[in-house]
Amino acid sequence: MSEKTTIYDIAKELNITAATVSRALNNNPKISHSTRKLVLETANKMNYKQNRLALALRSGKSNNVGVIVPRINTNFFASVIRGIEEALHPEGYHVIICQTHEDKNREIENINTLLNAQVDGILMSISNLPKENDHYLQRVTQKNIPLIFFDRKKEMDNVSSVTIDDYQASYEITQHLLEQGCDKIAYFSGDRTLEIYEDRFRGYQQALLDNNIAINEDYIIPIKSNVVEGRDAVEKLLALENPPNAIFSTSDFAALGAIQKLKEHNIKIPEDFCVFGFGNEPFTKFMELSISSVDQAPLEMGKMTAQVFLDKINNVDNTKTGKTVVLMPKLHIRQSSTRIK
Amino acid sequence: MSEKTTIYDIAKELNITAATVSRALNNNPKISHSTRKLVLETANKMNYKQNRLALALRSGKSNNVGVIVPRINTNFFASVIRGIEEALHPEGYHVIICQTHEDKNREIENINTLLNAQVDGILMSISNLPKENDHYLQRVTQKNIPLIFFDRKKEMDNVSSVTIDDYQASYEITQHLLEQGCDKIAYFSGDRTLEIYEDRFRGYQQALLDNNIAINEDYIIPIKSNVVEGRDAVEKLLALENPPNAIFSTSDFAALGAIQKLKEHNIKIPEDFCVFGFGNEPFTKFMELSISSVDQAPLEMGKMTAQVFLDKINNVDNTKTGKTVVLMPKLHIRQSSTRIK
DNA sequence: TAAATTGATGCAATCGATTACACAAATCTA
DNA sequence: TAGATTTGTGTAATCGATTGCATCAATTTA
Repeated sequence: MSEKTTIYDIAKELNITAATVSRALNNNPKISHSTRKLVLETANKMNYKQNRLALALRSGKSNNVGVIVPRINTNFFASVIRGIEEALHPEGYHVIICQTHEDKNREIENINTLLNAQVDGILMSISNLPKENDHYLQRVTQKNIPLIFFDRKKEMDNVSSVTIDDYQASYEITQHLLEQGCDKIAYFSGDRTLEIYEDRFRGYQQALLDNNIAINEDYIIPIKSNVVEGRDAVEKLLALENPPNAIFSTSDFAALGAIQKLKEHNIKIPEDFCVFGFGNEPFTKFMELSISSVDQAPLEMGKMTAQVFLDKINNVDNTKTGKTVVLMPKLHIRQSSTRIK
Repeated sequence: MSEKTTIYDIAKELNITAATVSRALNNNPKISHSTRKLVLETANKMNYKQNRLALALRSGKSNNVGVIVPRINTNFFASVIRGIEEALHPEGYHVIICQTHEDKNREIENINTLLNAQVDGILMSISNLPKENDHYLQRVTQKNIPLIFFDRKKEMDNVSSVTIDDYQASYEITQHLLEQGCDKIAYFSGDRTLEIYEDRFRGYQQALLDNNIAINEDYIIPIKSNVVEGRDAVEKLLALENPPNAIFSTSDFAALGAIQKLKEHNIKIPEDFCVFGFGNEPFTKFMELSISSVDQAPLEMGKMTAQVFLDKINNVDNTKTGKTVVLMPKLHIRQSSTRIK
């Protein structure tokens, strides 16, 4: 029934050894023309398929790569994964997906099971920033398995990363809002223990500094990336004695929530208030009032991440140190922040 | 350097055999208490990790499941995959992602490499409908590997499927539009060689029939799932002598395009024209003019698909025939189709 | 023609873990 | 106390493919 043909079956059929079959299938020059032909024909006839597990065990290469993300069903991560898959597929690698839900324990567990599964590399976007205890990450590099961060990284020896220039994006956005005449820019911040959010914050700060505008602590609001948090944040901001006239949200979803709430307060966008998001989620473009945002080039990021991995594994890049790739973000300035045309 | 501890290393360390180590680690009752304790301690000290490849080769179970989708970075498929991953992860299975880009050759290739990789099951959403030649799919079931379709299925012996009731959804949508007073309902159709699109079309037809409304062939427009196709389709419809007063689009993106174009023609929605989408993409809810749509319950679909697989593999369901699970769709009636409140 | 070379294949170990079977020592039964 | 059980480990095969080394026959060289 469940016919699994092995090289032994072929060998028995032809009265030769499995070694010869293996060599014939692998185009080993030591095999005679006639034998090779016979083996190939028989293999085809018997519907032989190579067992990649056996090969993996012997060679120590599974041809599997683990990808760890907080969750897969967001446009950004799904697109990065698409990029990774498309770059790795032609090279014969399979992509194994793991989710952490931002939970450090899940992250540790995922790494361990991936290591047990003998993956050839781990590409991940960090969920947590374990200041001291990154032992579980070091185990990966200790085993000589390439570890590559994308988007959310962490400085580590011998670990590569592919990110966008969050600082630059943030600086440009803030500058843009200032140029639109917004001098009181609120900032929706992510978890600043993560480098990307810290970088974005620095960009915001520096742009204000360069324009001689003091930071107003009341304008800095920590949020999670969803609509409701954006709505709530606006309520807080509007209750201030001196409310802002612009919002730079590091989340498109929060930006959307903000816009909804601002409208409910009959505040006109962009005339009275500008909003800028981050991430270029599909909906930002689709809205009747389209939302300005930054494209994080997820597809490209995925492809680059895969490429960095391939370079490592193929020893093209045989440096001991990690490689750091920084992609340039692209601002999409739309209606929600366009006063001056 | 790249320290890989095996059970043999532990055995040597303790002057026992690998067999004993293996038994101790697997809680085999035949092992004495003292030996077990010693083995566990040493394993821990030497940082032993089980090599899943070796286990997989011996047991014939890789604990990997292949998931094949047209592309991963759409909200629907990404969410299904999330559901699958979340249901399979606790059971110790890993999810391997493959994309077809709707290309039959990629589909065949993906199935073959998954089989070579000895996956324990294949969960897929079909890209093509190979009327006759589904040989490559039969090979999966012949090898006794569970094959389960989700969303886009195909009738096959001994193959299970998890879908939503596309016919029912479609019928209800059409009925709803009729109740809103729309008697001329255009229909944006997907590729009707795929069952889901054929089912949707039947639902639309039947609802019209039940309301004694004749089908107008001019209203049936084949589209691909994107914004531009929706815009173009509206141009065609408005050029008709007798243009419709509603659109039922089997794609949210096309529905969005349609709405954009209708607005450009100064047609009021929903007063003069109703639009209904399909898929419940996040943006449909976010729009200022929110778009009515159907939720396809992707997370649930993913979880169900995983469950059907688990039942098969655990022999809970030891029937020879496939199992057919049909989830009920949920209409989200929003502004784009709400005339009567 | 004997010796050396080449060509094609077989032998057997290996990758790491599991497990049926064998076996010795310890304990129990009558 | 001899024989029967029980207990705990070791032996060796297995999963499927690869590969260094050995081997044998055919061919070439001197």
